[in-house]
Amino acid sequence: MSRGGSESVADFSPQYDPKTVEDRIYKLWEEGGFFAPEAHKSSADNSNSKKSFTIVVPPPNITGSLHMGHALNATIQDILVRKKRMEGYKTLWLPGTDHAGIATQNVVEKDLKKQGISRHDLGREKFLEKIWEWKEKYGNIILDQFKKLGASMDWSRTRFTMDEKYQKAVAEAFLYYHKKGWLYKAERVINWCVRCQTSLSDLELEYKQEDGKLYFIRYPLVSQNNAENFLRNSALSPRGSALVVATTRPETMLGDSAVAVNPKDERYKNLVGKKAMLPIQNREIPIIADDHIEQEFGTGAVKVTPAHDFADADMGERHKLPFRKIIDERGKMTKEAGAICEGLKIGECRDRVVAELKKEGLIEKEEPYRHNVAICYRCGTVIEPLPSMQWFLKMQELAKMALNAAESGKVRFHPERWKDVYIDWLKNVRDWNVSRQIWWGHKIPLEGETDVLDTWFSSALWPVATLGWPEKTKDLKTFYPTSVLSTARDIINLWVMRMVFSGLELMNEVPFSDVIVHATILTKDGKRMSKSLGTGIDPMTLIEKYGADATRFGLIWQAMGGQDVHWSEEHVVAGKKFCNKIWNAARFVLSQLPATSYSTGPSPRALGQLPASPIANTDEDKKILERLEHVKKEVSGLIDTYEFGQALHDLYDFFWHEFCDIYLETAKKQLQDEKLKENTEEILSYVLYTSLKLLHPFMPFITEEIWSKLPIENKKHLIIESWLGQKV
RNA sequence: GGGCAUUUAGCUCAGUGGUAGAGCGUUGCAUUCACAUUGCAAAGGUCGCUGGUUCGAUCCCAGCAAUGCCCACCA
Repeated sequence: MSRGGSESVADFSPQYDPKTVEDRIYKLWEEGGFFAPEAHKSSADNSNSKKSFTIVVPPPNITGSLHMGHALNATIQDILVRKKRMEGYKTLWLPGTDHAGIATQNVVEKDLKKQGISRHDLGREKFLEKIWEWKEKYGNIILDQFKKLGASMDWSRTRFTMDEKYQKAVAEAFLYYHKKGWLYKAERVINWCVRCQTSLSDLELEYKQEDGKLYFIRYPLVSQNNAENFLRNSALSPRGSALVVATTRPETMLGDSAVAVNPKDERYKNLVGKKAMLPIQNREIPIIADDHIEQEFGTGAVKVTPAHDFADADMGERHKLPFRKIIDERGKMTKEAGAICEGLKIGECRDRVVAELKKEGLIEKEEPYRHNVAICYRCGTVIEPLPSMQWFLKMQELAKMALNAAESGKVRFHPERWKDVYIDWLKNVRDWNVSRQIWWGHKIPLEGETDVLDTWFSSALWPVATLGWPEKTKDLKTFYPTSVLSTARDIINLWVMRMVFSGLELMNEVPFSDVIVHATILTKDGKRMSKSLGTGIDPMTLIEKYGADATRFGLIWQAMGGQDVHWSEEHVVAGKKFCNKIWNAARFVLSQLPATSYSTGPSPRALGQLPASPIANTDEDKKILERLEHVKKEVSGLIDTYEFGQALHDLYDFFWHEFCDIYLETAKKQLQDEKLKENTEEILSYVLYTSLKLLHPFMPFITEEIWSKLPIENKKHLIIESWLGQKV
């Protein structure tokens, strides 16, 4: 492994070119087996060798390709993993992908649609075959992109949430909960996507603002006596004996079971217990009192449609009202909606109902009204609440466990404020609807059940299942619980919380102790990056243009303290320049070292080993060595507390300004002085070598490449070098 | 309706109870000397607003404003 200094320098062109380096270096790491936890040969001197450090990557969807969030997240994890590996830990970063039920099914459906084929044309079996084909073809693109970024993942342990063993784990977990009595089947009002033809959990909804109308509808009162009484007290119904309700969805009146008012509302007090006539349907419905009703909104009287509204469903339960299902799973009106509306689509029915009511003079007024409607997080279609037979997982005990894990500090959030987001959500959680009526997913493992499970049910098992659960594997014993989970903020409850209770319930231990909630990368204007809007930036383009190290630099440089990032490419440019600076500093230092003395001779220096602490002869020597010691501690500490941006700023500042701008210039003079020459050489190499180690987790390719050129006897690759000089 | 975050140089952002910092951009000077993907130097900010605490506030406290995000069964 010995090389003459001059020979090394000859390999250096004055510009660093990532294209000639990155693929070669990555291959070198992969072939060397350094990504596996067994990277270090066991050594008695390595005090950390018995400790493990584990991260399971948040598995990207197989429909996905790398976006800026992935790139940042992967870089963060790689920094942690590389540092721990260099510290001698048994380090595992486990990669994999998620089958992403609805998302993938939709993508493949769309793909088939181009050929004019629907999934129903193919049938379930054939369609699933198509998805598997698709997965084989495109499913691992993002994993290759992780490699381009330099991610040091153990590819031998790559998992997929639908691989054979994983399917067993999911079935096992389902049966476990079922046996325990925490899984039950019930007909409930759930979120239904009429396009995807499946139920969705509350967390799978998004909201969009919609400019609609608020319709004020007159419901005639049934008893004439009461009506007269009412008329004397109310100006709300000038044209007759009627109660006026306000609604944004007039078509649902066809399924009304009651009209509700607040029990304290003086205007309606004497109507409670009486009846109103539901127009069009000509059905009598009771007038009930319920605390939930706001007196100030609309007229203070609300139509109650238990089958098609969550609040009304609750009221329906409280008051034992009938659930009349007037909208079916295809978004069409049922027979129960009545002869004039049966078979119409929801929108058509709305028009029809409004026209009918107008004809009868029952629309008091219409007001423009802006409100939020729930939409499917996968296809954007408006969600219909409707009653449906589904599987639910009881959340009471599981939520308690998950809550306790955060409150007790067994799971810590970074930044800490995300703990509140997690806790607040858990405090009023409903049972989890875990069944989905799509084809792509884990089938419910019970006789006669045809539904599949919510994709997040399997994601919830990720840390345990990837390590072997339910088998009592060596990996599970060694690497569970994992150390850190790094993720985006929008899946704290969708995913993180569910992993916590799954881990606690199935393994009796939290799945990870620390959760990093990384920055969200926005456009320069602070807008969401979106592929469909064309506002997204492709990290692969950056890597192509500036190199992986520069891209990582740009990401970490900007992502300070988990704050939102308004992305600007200049920092990637700065990263590229920094690469060149490191490259040339190394070029200079190596050119100054004697070419031959590193391969022969008796002294440690001559053997090409690093002096533990070079002697400082001058004030400049002293200063640079002191500053180096300081930066070593600083950077180590900052990585341990997940302050990667600050660590990189410190390193940048030290290397560029203190080492290159000042000390290197001083060294040029000192090298002319025979008395100082040799010692200055030692300091130059010591500071360079140590800096390369400190920089390696952030910028792994260039540092490894330079390391390969250093005139050190029997050196290891930098990826497994000792972090701060401890034996590994 | 509730909560959280942000507000500092032209832009993107750090930071500190005591004359304000980085990257990029701008201006001037310097190239046979590791790097012009460079070096040296300069210009540029009453640190969102109003009060309070303090000898002293950009930083701590209170209130306000603007922006963004999350949560919520005002139909």
